[in-house]
Amino acid sequence: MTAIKDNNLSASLEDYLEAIFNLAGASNVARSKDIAKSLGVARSSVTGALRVLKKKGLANYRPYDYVTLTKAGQDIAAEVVRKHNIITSFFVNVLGVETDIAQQAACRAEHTLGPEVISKLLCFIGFVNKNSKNGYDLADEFKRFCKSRPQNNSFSGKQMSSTVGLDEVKPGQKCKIVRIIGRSGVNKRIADMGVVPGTILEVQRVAPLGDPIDVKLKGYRLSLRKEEASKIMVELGQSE
Amino acid sequence: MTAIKDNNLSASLEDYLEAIFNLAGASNVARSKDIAKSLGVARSSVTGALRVLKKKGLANYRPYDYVTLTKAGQDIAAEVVRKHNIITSFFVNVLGVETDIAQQAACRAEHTLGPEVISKLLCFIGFVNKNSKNGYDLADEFKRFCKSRPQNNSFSGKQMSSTVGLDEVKPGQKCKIVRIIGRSGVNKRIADMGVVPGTILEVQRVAPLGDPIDVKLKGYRLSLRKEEASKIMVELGQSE
DNA sequence: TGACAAAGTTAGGTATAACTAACTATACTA
DNA sequence: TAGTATAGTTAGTTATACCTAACTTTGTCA
Ligand SMILES: [Mn+2]
Ligand SMILES: [Mn+2]
Ligand SMILES: [Mn+2]
Ligand SMILES: [Mn+2]
Repeated sequence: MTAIKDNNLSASLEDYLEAIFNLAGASNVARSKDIAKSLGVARSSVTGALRVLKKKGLANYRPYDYVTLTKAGQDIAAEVVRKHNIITSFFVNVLGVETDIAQQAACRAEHTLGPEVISKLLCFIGFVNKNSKNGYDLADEFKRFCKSRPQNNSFSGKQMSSTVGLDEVKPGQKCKIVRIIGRSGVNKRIADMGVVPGTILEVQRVAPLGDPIDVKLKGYRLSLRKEEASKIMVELGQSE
Repeated sequence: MTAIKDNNLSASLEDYLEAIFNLAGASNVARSKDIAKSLGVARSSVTGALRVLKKKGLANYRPYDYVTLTKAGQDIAAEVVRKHNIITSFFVNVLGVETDIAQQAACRAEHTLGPEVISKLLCFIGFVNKNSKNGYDLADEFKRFCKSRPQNNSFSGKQMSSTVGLDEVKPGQKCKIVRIIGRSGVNKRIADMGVVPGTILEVQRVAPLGDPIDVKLKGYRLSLRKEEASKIMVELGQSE
C-alpha cells in the first residue's frame, strides 16, 4: 500500500531535498544560502536545483522567497534521510566505522541502495540490538575480532595474473609471453616469427617515445614497433 | 606502502574499467561491442570513454583495435572488482539479499564506499564465517530473526510533523497554523489580521488555479492569494 | 578477390550539474 | 527613509555522459 514510489531523482536532487528537509527542521523553511553551504555548492546552483524541484512538484519555490517542501517533497526527503540514518547507524554501531567517515559514506550510498537492501540492513541493526540485550554484544565482539586480525586486505575474488602489454615492460626486465592478440595485419608478421606464447624474452632497449622496442628472445634480437608490442601480452618476471 | 591511491575517477569510468577487466578475463582483451553490451550503453559511448581512459593512462586504446588495460588501469579495475565482490558477499551471505538485487546494488555502491568502510565490511564477513565455524551461524540466525518480525519499516530518526503550506490544503480540510513565514510585505498584512500560530482554520474554496484560496477562521472568512497562503505553514487535521 | 555484414568511429545533439561574474531584490540600520 | 550589506538571480560557460545517424574500417566467405 503505502509503498515509497520510485522517485526517479538524481543523487544530486535527492541531496537538495535532504538538505532542505534537514535545514527546515523546526522552522519548515530553508534559505538558499544555507542550502548552498550545507551542500558545498554555489548559491546559483541552488537556484537552478530549486527550479527543477519546483517543476517536479517537490518544492514550493518563488524567486527571492523562502523554500519549503511540498508533501511529495517531504515524503521523498524523509525517505532519503531514513536511508541515511539506517546506513550510518549500521556503519557506526555495527561496523565501528568512525562517525565522520560513516556519515559521508552513508550520504553517498543512500542514493544507491534500494528498499530490499535497506530493509535488510534495518533488520540487521535490530538483530544486533536484540542480541546485545540477550547478553551477546555482537558489535563489541566484532570490534574485538577486528583488533585480533588487524588488516586482512585480500578477498577471495577471481585472481588476476598481472599481465601487461610488452610495450609497458621496462628495459632489462624479463617476461614471458602469455598471449598474442589478433592474427591479421602486423600481428601476423610477429606470430610468424617464433614469437609464441610461453616464450621468455627480455626487453633490451626502449627508444625515447617507446617506439621502437628492442627485445631479445631465443638468442635473436628483435625490434618491435610499440603498436606491435602492445598486442603481445606478457607476464612479468621477478627481476627488478 | 602498497596503498591504493585516490583514483579520482567517476563512477562511470570505474564501471568501464571494471567491464573491461571482467571481459578480458582469460584473453586479456575486450571488444568495444561487448563493453557496450555489458554496460548497456551505445557503442559510440564506449569509444568516448576509451579515449578518456587512454588519456588518463589506464587503457591501451587505438581506434579499431582491441582494448587492454595498462598496469595502472588493471590495478584500479581490480580494486573496483574487489569492492564489488566484498559488498555483494555481504549483501548475499550476511543480509540474505537476493543475488540479482545484491549485484546491482553492489555495483552502484562500490563507487561510494571508501577503504575504511570496505575493510570493515570485509572483516565483518570474516567474523561471520569464523563464528559459523565455531557453531554459531550468524547469517542463519539472522535469517530466522528476519522471518520472525516480517516488516519493521520504521527507523528512529527524527520524526517530522507533517506540515505543509496552506496552499496545499484541499477544500473542506481543517488545519492548524504552525508558523507564518516572513514578516514583511504581503505577509505582514496577514500577520496583522488575527492569523497567528495555533489558529485553527478551514479551507472553504480554492479557485481553479489555486488562487485565490478562501479560508474560514475565528468565524471570519478570508480570501488569500496563493502566494500568501504558501507562507502559512499548517498541520493537517484528521478530517478526510 | 571483392562484396557484405559486423564492428567501430565521427559528427552533432541532449540533459545534468556544476561554476564565475554581474546584476537585482530584500533586509537592516542609522 | 535612504544606503548599504546580504541574499538571491541571471547569463554565460564548462565538463561529463549519454544518445542517434551516418560513415569508415575490418574480417569473412563465396
Ligand atoms: Mn544523506
Ligand atoms: Mn546524499
Ligand atoms: Mn561492479
Ligand atoms: Mn559499478
